[in-house]
This record gives sequence, structure tokens and C-alpha cells, in this order.
Amino acid sequence: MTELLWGGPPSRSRGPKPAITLAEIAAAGIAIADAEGLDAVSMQRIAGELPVTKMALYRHVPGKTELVAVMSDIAMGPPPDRPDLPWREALHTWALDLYDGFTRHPWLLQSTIGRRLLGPNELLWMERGLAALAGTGLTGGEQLDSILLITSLVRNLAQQSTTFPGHTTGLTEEDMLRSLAEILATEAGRFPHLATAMRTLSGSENQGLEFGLQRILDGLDLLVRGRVAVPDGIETFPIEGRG
Amino acid sequence: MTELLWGGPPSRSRGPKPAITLAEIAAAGIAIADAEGLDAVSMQRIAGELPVTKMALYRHVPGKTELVAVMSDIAMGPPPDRPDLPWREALHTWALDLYDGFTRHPWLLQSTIGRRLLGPNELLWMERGLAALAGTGLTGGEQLDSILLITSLVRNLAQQSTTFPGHTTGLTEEDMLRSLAEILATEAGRFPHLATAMRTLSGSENQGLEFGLQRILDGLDLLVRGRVAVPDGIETFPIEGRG
DNA sequence: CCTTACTGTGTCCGGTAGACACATTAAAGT
DNA sequence: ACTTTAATGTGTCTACCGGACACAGTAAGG
Repeated sequence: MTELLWGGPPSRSRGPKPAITLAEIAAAGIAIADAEGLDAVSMQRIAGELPVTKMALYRHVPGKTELVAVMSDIAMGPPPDRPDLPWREALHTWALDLYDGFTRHPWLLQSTIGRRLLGPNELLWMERGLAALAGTGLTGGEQLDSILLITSLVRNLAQQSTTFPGHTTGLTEEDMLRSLAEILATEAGRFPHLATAMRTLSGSENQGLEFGLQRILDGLDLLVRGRVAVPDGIETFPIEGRG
Repeated sequence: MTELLWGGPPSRSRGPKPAITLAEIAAAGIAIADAEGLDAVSMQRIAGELPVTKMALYRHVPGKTELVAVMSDIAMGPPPDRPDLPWREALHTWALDLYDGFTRHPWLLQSTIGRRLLGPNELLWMERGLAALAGTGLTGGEQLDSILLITSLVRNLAQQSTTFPGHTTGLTEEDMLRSLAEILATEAGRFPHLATAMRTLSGSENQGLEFGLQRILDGLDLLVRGRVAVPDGIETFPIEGRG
């Protein structure tokens, strides 16, 4: 598995030349997932897009789980190059870039959850986020927690705003709001604060991401100002190992 | 669908007495999901726990999607009663309660994603969160964005820390860390900041939730202090409707 | 040239969600 | 009391899914 995600091209020896490559399989899977959602990705469906049958795919991939992992790391790609910025602006840009990636491949939100082996691109994203915080004086754990915090917001906002091709029940944002309005109308007294909040909603969308980011960055700023900034690479409390 | 989530017991008329109720179906599904994960929940499996066959379930439920929605709202339950607290402490407690719920029913993290119709309990959670922010002077949109921000953190942290019965590839936290350590060892120079951060990790776990919560609450506090607190129910900018 | 490792294929299995026709049941209308 | 009728549960059937496994063909190494 780690070999699939991290290993280069296979070391060929005897036998017939493979008709397809892992990259081609992943590309086909990504195309399907982008167009019709992750649920539309099946081994048969992928094989249909390639000059092989379903079972041939298992010569290149141990199972669907691993294939989706490879697809995910490829689709995620490395973080885009950005000029050096102060940590706050760097993290802000990083978050928007991440959000952009999830918008382009909404199914990544489904495939990159829970405990899993991390691919090179996913680690590159982490690396880039940590790099932004390197000079702030935060401990390693705090840095990790910070990018985890931002990632949480980005993921959930992307989940809410993007429209999944397949998978979901085909509800539009309209449907949800209408249904909610009906409920608030009939169940009048049960949700007073919710009703009030909904009534004072302005129409702009996707403001949730900016709002959340500014709150998080404000909170981090408060913490950073309380720390003594140290040169990168020197730890304030060099603790070896874990546990 | 809205009837299933919000409607009371069915209005019976002619025909044989139902052998089972929707509540029993949901309870059986919840039991299976709690014990073996959401993937173990199938119509056949549920029917096996009840004195009916698989197809009988479709007399009470339009499809599996709707059943899982009902299961989710029931399993989530209403937020626990808490004494009145200042908004910051109230939100903090609210977040921990929410985290607790996701810990008790990890599959809720899978079943309550994306656009969907909201059930009464889910709305009660929102209502409770908004109630905490009612007197802060934040606008309705800001209040909604705030609880969305906190929910994002809670969800992602729960996702990371809880162990899913089925579904995942059976990786332990140990496995992930070991794999990551190997990668950082072999791919030495590619992830310098990540390597540094991992090296300075202390052993305590679940600190990510507290860290994130404090950052968010700090950020919200900064915003609230910039607003004039107004009595509940009076809006600073009463904008009618949406869009 | 032959051996051997590797690739792709077809068949099969157990599982899934759901459509649909059918017999049975019990309440409503007469 | 009898008939009508709506609702319930069942069995069968389809179309998928991931994957195990045996088998035939291919191409490189000895």
C-alpha cells in the first residue's frame, strides 16, 4: 500500500507488457469521480473506460480501497507555489487553496476521511501549512493543531457549499432552505433563536469560510503574540519522541 | 421524508396491524451501526433483527437513505440540559457535548454530511448553540457562521480520534504514526517542517479539540467585544428575507 | 528453445438496494 | 353480518457491487 502511494513506476521483468498503467487507472477513476461522484466509481466502470476488463485492474491494485487512496493523492496534487508571506497571510492563502482543491474534486471530502495512510501530496500540503507557522514560536503540537483547525473549517465549508454530482439525495440549497422555512413556520415556538438568525440572514454566500478563517487567525494571532518568536529549527522545549 | 423525520406516529386505518414500528426499525439500525459501523447496516441485516423480512421494511420507510436519516436524528438526540452560562462557557460546553455525541455514535459523522433534510434534534442542537450567542450583538449570519465553525472543529476532531467499528481499513493510530515516521525517515529532506513538528510532539492526546476551541473562542471574543451588546430579539441591522 | 514469471479473461460467489406481483388481514361502509 | 378496500408482509426477480480463483497467452531469461 505504501508502495502504491509512494513507489515509482513498477520494476518490470518477464511477462506480457501491461496494457495499462496505475496512472491510467487512477486517471480514469478521477474522471468518473469528478463527473458523477465517488459512488459512480466502480471497478467495472473504470474498466469500461480502459481497454481491459474489471479483473485486470486487480493486477495493478490490491483493491478498491487502495485505488481510491491513490486517486485521492493524485487528485489533491501538491499545494500551489506561493510567494513568501507573513504567517497570517500565508495561512489564509493556504486555506483558500485547499478549499479550491476540494471544490474541484468534491469527492476528496469523502475519500480522505478517517485513519488512512497519507500520500506524498497530502503530506506536502501539511508541510506547506507548517512552514507558514515555523517562525511563530508555536510548539510542534500547536502548529499541527493549528493547521488541523483550519483544515476542519475548510473541509466542512467545502462539504456544505459544493454540490456533489452523485451520492447526495439531489437536494439543492434551495430545497434545504425552503424545507427549513416550512419547519420554522409550523414549529413556531420551538426554535426561536434559529428563526431569528434565519430572518436576519443577508444573501451573500460562502461568507462562512472568510468569517471562520478570520476568527481562527485572530485566535492564533493572540497566541503567537504571547510567544517569543525563535529562529526556525530551534525548539523552545526540545522533547524527543512521543509518549 | 419530512413526515418521517417530523411526523408523529402514523395515522392507522384499515389493514393488518403492523408487526413493527419505524422506531423499532431505527433502533435496530442504530444498534447495528453502534456495534459494527454504518457499513454493516443493510436492510437484510436490520430485518434479521426483527420479526419481518427485508421487504417489509419498505412499508415503513421509502428507502435506505431516509432510514439512515431517521436513525441519525434519533441517535443524535437533543442537546443535554445545561445551566445558563456566559456565552463563552456555554459554547465550550456545547462543543464538548457535541463531541461526546459523536464519540458515542461515530457513524453519525458519516451519515450527517452534505446537503440533507434536517431533523428536529439536529435543529435543537443548532438552536441551543445560537441561544448561547443571542446576547452577544453578533448578527444572525455571524451566529450561524460561529456555530458552523465550532461544529467543523468538533466533527473533524471526532473523526480523527474515534475508532470506527467497520468501514476503515483497520488502521490504528499506531499504524499511522509508524508509517509516517518511516516516510519521514526515508524521504528525509522533503518534509523538514513536518519532521520538526513531529519530533516536538508531546504525548498527550485529544488536546487538539481544546486547542482549537480556545483559538475559536478567543477569535469570537475579539469580535464580540467590538460589538455593542443588545437585548435578545432586537437586531442591529434588521434585514428581511434572503437574497 | 524451453522455462518461468507475469498479464488479462471468464466464471463464480456472496452481498447490496430495490421493483413488483401476490396473499393476507382488519377496519370502514353498506 | 357481509362486502369492500386499503394496508401489511412475503417471495421472486433484476441489476449491480467487490473480489476469489483457475486458466490461457505472452515475453523475457536461462
